[in-house]
Amino acid sequence: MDALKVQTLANFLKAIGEFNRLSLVYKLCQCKTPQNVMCLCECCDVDASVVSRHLKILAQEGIVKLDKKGRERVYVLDRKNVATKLRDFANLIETDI
Amino acid sequence: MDALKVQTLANFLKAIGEFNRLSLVYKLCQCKTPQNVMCLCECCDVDASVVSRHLKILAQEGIVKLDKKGRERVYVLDRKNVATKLRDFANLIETDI
DNA sequence: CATATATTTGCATTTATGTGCAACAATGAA
DNA sequence: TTCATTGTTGCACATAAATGCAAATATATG
Repeated sequence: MDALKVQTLANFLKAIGEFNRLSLVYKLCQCKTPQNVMCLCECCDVDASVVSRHLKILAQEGIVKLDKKGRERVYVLDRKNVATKLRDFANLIETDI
Repeated sequence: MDALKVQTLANFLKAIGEFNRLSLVYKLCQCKTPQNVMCLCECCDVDASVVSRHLKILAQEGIVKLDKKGRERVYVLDRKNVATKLRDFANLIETDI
């Protein structure tokens, strides 16, 4: 396993492994429609600018996807991508020897 | 999802989501026998004391298990636990709505 | 007991990260 | 155009985390 792949996976896990970002993920997990930042602010007791930054990190790691919608930006959880990455890693953990 | 569970999962993911710790996990993943700290040092370009601390964090999160063996401490990856936690989270991500 | 080996802990330092506030940018509505 | 709404960015700050080195602990061996 080369260093770049390790770093890439570490970045992905680190992105979800923070309290407020994981709270955002859980929040989005319960939404069937895209949510804007204002709405997502409800699940974190921090400034809107902080939520904005957390969402940016989640987007960079492919955990959420965003769409422009007027003056809003709406976010959805990229369920497939997240679940796949987690399962691939789980499989590696159990099969590699 | 209550805050304690979110924090607990975040701690778990954060523990694996660091480059050197993930390197240790990969290293242990390729080992069929328990490994001591000296051996595990080979995969990280850091001081042995740093590896020791990383292993402590991994142990606290149930990612590795350790056994005393003379003056050594030998570590094994808790494959089942790690894989299960990752899969449970993956399932939640895809099913929750 | 004295010495060597394996590992952890204390301390100091650096680096990374999360945070709030204010200012800015972008878009929609009056 | 003017104002309101939504979201991001710059800056400063506080806290957390990673790191190396030296000292301490524990255990084995001569």
